[in-house]
Amino acid sequence: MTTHSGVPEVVVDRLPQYLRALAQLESSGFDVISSQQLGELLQVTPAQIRKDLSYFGRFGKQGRGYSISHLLERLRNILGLDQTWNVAVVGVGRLGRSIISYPGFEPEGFRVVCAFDSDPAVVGQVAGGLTVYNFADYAEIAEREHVQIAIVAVPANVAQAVIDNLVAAGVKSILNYAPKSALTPPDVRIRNVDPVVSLQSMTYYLSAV
Amino acid sequence: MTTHSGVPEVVVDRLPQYLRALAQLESSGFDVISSQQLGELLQVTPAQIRKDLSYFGRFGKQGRGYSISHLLERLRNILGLDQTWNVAVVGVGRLGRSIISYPGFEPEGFRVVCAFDSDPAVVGQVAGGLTVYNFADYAEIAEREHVQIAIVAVPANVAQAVIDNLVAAGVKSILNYAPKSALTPPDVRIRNVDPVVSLQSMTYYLSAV
DNA sequence: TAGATTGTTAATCGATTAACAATC
DNA sequence: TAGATTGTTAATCGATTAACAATC
Repeated sequence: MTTHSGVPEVVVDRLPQYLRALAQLESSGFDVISSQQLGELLQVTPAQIRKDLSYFGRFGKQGRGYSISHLLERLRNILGLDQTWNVAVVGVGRLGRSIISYPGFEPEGFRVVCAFDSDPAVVGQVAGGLTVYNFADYAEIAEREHVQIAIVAVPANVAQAVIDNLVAAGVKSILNYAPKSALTPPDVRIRNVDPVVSLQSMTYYLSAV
Repeated sequence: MTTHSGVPEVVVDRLPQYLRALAQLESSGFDVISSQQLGELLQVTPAQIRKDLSYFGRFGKQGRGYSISHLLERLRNILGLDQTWNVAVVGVGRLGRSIISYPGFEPEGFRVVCAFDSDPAVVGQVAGGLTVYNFADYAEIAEREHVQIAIVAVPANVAQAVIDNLVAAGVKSILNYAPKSALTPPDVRIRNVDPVVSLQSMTYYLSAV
């Protein structure tokens, strides 16, 4: 599948891997890296790295390789990671609370700014420093808080309904922790985080031996 | 990439999606489904579903479709999900504790049977009903407890070392929550669960508009 | 300059889809 | 039987890789 801008989705999905490896190399004190070396580190072919990067520009120098700091800056810019993104968490049960308190988002520029639930017993509570709002008020509050991304952490049986409401409220990016693949219109991007599904395909290889 | 048995990995990875949709259909009272109908539900082509299933056998009836309960049983068998899998959690920090207490594993046949940490202050504690063992004793205890899958929830800077130790201990399937893509030998299967990486590619589409 | 490595084109590879004979 | 849908082959599509001229 190809995006509006002609870059295959599979290429965009690899950029964060490059970013992470480069960030680690930079913090280890390296200045320059070749596609050959980066490929060894990430277990991909050097040709793939050069081809992927070529969709976005020419970032290297022949005979030398890529300046790590320069490439990092360009990749962050391409991915839109040179800004902060405001995130809403929908569903403040056990999982939702873990997500709100997860310390890995903030350093990468993702700030959880509000939380929602539909349970009257939960609405109004404080979780991870955030007051829980009524999901019925999502559209209004999300606009006020400049929310750009929604994280869904509700039970499977209500996931599709919640996601339909988010779509109706204009959300374009959803990270879905509910164990359910939900349908969305083509202009809404949804990614599923589901450890059980990951385990369920690994067992194939454990069994088949 | 193709597995030992000639089934493309991408096909195996889709089976859990079929499984989940079929389980939901069954619990809604449906008996039979065609590849056309299942394709609409999952947003994939009917041809892909029929092709995928044909790697493993002939499960349908012409003119009629697939018996949901029969196909469910066969898919569970193919994926090795007609048995219970014992899981060890390595790293009992905030994230590790959430994983140990996550209620979504047990109903799907994944049982967390032991937990490990390297911090002397944590070893010996009880987390989610499990006593935390010293990671130095992993090989011995994992064998005793018949562990087949390891879940890694340690900080990024020690992830590779921990995974190297797991590989040395004979682990063949790893679910990695550490924000780090680790290298493993070809016979060791590793899946990464990383919400930040998922967010980092979605922002590309949010920015590019 | 000589050596190294990029960026890009063309070749290869593999996955997806269309089509249809087989058959329930 | 007529209609529907599978299982499978062949065609298409797209992604990966190899190769190499350009050039730092």
